[in-house]
Amino acid sequence: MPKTPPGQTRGRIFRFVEKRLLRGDSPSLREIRDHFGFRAVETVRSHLTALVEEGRLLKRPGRARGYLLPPDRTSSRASNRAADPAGHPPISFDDHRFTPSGPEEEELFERRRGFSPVPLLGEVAAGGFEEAVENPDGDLLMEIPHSRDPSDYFALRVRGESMTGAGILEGDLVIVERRTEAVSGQIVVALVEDEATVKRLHLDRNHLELRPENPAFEVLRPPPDRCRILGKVVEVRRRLP
Amino acid sequence: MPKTPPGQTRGRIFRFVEKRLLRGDSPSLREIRDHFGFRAVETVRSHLTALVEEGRLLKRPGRARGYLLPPDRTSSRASNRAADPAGHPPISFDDHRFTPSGPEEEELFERRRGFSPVPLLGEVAAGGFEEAVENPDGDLLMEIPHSRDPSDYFALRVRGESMTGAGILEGDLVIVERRTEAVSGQIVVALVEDEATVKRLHLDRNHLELRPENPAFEVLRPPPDRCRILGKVVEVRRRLP
DNA sequence: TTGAAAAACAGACAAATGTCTGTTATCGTC
DNA sequence: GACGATAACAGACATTTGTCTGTTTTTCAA
Repeated sequence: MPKTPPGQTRGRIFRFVEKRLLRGDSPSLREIRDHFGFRAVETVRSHLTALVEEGRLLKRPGRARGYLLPPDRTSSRASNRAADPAGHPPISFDDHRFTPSGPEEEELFERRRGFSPVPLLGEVAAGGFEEAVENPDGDLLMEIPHSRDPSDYFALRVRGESMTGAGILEGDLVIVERRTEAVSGQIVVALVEDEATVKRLHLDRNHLELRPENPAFEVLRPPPDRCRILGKVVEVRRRLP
Repeated sequence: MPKTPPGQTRGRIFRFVEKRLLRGDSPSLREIRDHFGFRAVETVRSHLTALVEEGRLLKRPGRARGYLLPPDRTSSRASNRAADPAGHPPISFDDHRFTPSGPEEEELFERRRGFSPVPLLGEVAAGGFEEAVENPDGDLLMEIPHSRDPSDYFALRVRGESMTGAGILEGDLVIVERRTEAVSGQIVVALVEDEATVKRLHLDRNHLELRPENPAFEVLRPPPDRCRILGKVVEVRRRLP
């Protein structure tokens, strides 16, 4: 294997590992070695070690297939282009071997690049989905902020046309962040008389309005004790046939 | 550890493994054992083996952390609820040990539940993004059909308001399936005079129209040699602040 | 030219992880 | 109560995988 310019092979290895990690398939050193045709595992290991030092990867010590993507990638590759080690505070796990793999390590791991499954709890429809439906309709994968817990989120399928003006159509999936209160102007999921709806929240003086974004529908002004905010909509997804 | 009703522990193990796999973090047998407080690894292994036989999991033999989710879950849990083994054609890898881990196995693996990274190539804007931009703005994770290759897809950020009527707003991300031709009525990304746009395609007789979904914009009728279809829009995503 | 730095190699070794074989306990059913 | 079936346990063992130490090669700069 000829020696390549400094950093070139490392970049290729990074992209390979990144791709595999995004697929949820952490490669072993020997798999990487074989992919690139190296003859020594150590070649791979030294590159990966360097990538960890540069902050481009994280590693869980003492663990097979333990590399992972760091947080704060912000869905933007920009911070990666700056190959400046100083720009990457060395996020890394303990380098000791025999690290006690206690809750601390787990917590650090939780803060890796955060794609998490979000349960699809059904339609925005008949109430009572608060009952612990374990996982009725599968999961979506969404990138959640590192400050939040995956269980803060759930997804619903939208029924009806009341929010078409906001680009939310019948059949769309909305991902909801659980909140009991919300700010005026946000699109929220609210439980009104045991019926869940997606509307834009407006708080005027002391009473609340749930405004559809479609002139064919009417503004709801439920009495506060008949209305509960379930959360705010943070993402909309639509698959086209 | 007391004995639990038949299938109960197995279901809990499945959900735990499923959750971890969706996070891209395949658990080892001992991690599962510790999570449930078992004292024997074998307890876990027998449950996992049973889950593979039921078709609820796949396994890549001779591989650490080698369990994965089967394809054809269709984002719906329905097929899992039917705990009928007959309903699950036993999708599984070779059960022999020492299976030659050749390209065949890799291909099978590719057909697992398919979350794949999709590159975000920039805005629907100035042309020339066909130049091999390696990965300018990060990746999305999307579930792709098992019949397709991940590289068939890319994502763009939408600029402008010409498709608001179809629920595609400024700033939305569209995921595009590469196609050089498309069917009338589909929403497509087209390159017109070196400018990429999202429009609904209409094929009348022999000439094509790119119709905006907003009365404030005009229908485009580019001469065929000045217009190239880049692909069809298969998914729309919007993050709300 | 010489020396430092990085790339790549080689092989022994250690830890993590999966596999196997056999045993004990509990539940339901006849 | 005996039996079969499944859950759970126990521990030896084999494979996979990561770690280490030392060497060779190449590039680049003084």
